[in-house]
Amino acid sequence: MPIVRVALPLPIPQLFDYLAEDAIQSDVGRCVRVPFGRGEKSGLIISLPAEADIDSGRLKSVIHIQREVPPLPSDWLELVSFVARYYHAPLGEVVALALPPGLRRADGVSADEVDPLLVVSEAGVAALAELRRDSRALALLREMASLGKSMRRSVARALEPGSAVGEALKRGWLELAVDHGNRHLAVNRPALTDEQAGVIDTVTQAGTGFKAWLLHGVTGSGKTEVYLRLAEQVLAAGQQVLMLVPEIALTPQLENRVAQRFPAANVVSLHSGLAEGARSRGFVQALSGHADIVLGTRLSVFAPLPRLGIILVDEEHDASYKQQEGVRYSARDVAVWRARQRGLPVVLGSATPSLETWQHARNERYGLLRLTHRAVATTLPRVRGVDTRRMKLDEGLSPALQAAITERLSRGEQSLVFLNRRGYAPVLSCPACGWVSHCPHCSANLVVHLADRRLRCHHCGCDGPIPHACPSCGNQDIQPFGRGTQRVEARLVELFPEARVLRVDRDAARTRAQWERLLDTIAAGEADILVGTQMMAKGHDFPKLTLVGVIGADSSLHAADFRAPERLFQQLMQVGGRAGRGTLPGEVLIQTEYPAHPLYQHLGRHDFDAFARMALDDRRSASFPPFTHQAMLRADAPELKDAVEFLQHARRLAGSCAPATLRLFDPVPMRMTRLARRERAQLLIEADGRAELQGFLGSWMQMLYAQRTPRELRWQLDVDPLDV
DNA sequence: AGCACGCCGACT
DNA sequence: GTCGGCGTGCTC
Repeated sequence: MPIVRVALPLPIPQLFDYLAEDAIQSDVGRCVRVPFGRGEKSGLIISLPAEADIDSGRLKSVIHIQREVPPLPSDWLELVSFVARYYHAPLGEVVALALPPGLRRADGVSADEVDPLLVVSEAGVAALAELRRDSRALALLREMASLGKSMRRSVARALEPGSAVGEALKRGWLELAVDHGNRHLAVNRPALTDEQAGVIDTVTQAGTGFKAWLLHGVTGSGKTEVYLRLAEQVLAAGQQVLMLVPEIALTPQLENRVAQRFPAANVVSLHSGLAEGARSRGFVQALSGHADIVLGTRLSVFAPLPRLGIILVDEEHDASYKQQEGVRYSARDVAVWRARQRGLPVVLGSATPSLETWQHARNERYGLLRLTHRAVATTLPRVRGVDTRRMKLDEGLSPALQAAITERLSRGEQSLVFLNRRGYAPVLSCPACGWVSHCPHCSANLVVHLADRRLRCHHCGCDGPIPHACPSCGNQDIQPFGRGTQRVEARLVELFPEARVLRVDRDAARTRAQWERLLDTIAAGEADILVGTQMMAKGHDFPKLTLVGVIGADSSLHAADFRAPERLFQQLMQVGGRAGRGTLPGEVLIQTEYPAHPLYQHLGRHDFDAFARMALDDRRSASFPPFTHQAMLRADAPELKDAVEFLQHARRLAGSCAPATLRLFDPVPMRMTRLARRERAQLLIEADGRAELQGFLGSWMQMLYAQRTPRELRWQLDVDPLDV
């Protein structure tokens, strides 16, 4: 009787064997439902071993093998195995994270419903030529004809919402097209700049085979156009494109742009916000080869793509590529591994590359592609520091910034005040006794939200009413200290009563619909002054936005985290890039008490190279990544001492298998020690070589998994941690 | 992760 | 005399 070896979603590294009387070799990679303990579980068949690794009398039989969907191919199994190995996570957990939940359940099947390709029929052409009363259906035909006649139903529906598509089909003006290989058809392509053409040429000349590229392009230089042209070539070669983007919030815009460019291609978007069915469908379309372009957030790096031709990673420096819980993988790094595995080019694009990627480009492991000029806009914005040392600020707003806003108002342009702190004030405090609003569950302060009169913890989410008097001494005169977006917004309304002030932060854009309404309002020019957090920093074009004022940036300048300068530079470069993306010139004002700080100086000259050189020198002399490789063991428990004790124990265990060159630091409480009623500590491991680190982690994790830990204690390993 | 079995305090 | 605490061990 054949035996199947199954990866199940359990926090233990073993696989489990089952009997399956009809199992054949091609069932490897199929989802399976099995009895487990006194219940059932779903997993993935990893192999058909000749012999079970336990006494065969103890084997149970599988319940059902899902055979309606093609099995996951061997390269996909290698991919998840690599992720399990590199991040030291159980294979079953990686599988669970990589497969859409609906698919893994292996019971109900999601049909591989393809977005049908519609084409304007003879009758449709005739109808267009005739003189007849205009209708939605005719308008649709006209648009389709101008775009190249055939397109996916979903694209047509987006073009002309309502019943136009149905109507045109009913009248026979549109018909279902046989897929005739024009899926690479690209319409409405803008002319390329010389730089863009050069970059595309370089990638094309390098030919097929693995090659990692860093596309370093200043904000507004048209990186997306480069992605689209590269995608076009890959589609023309009959291959698939995988395009990763940082956040769900950005996917709709890009999705539209891609779909409009390739009306006949089957564009599938994958992200965690998708309904279960839609995610399964997209995944199966990728797997079956029906999808031409997969566009998605970090989880789409696991989309199986039999005809994959290129991987594009937009905003490669973005922290959201790193999963911050469970299996802590970096989709960007996995993408590079995958490109190597499949022998494909991978393009990592950013205006502010991560220093890890930048270092790879410098030592020529990655090819460097550069776009130094803005494609559409005039020039890069002028960046000016506003020295606030001897200046009276009005709720954080300098006279210079106020004057600049006044100027924009008089010209009918938009201004953005950037402040990376939401709420009204970061803390409520009593001047009489020194009481501060501290979160009962976290080592953080409760933030004052005046808009809905609540005190709220931004870490655990707990909230309560704002007290009228000091809870400690009864003093009536308690005050909000510091400033958040709400407070700045309120002051701007007072200072500029004639202006329309709009706050754009996570509180104002709770839902996707709210966020899109805000974007529409801004794009339509129905706001004059925007107050925003980093939500405003990401890739949106607002042609009338010509001024960006940055307040409160200095606080990140001296943060303890060694990556803080890199993040600050990236953030300021990104948000500054919002200014002057149309035809109007932009200006960035940075309020600071350290106008001479090299970070601001480099920023002022838009000189990423100089900033990176400085930051890399710092990293080198302090032996930080990318010059060393790190892993972090974290533990949390209700009591700090239990977390620390576990880490100390783990450190002692490491003594027996750690090479002498490996550096194991002392366990320390995390910067935010307490989070949601749990106390957290961490232990840093550092090595000069990746192989050395990985070798050690392998044997160490084996020992740790064998350890039985007190039930209240949780621990997890983070390979290549972002925050240390 | 579940979910069993397995030995020690407050309830009918 | 039982109900129930969570300590530890297993799941193919």
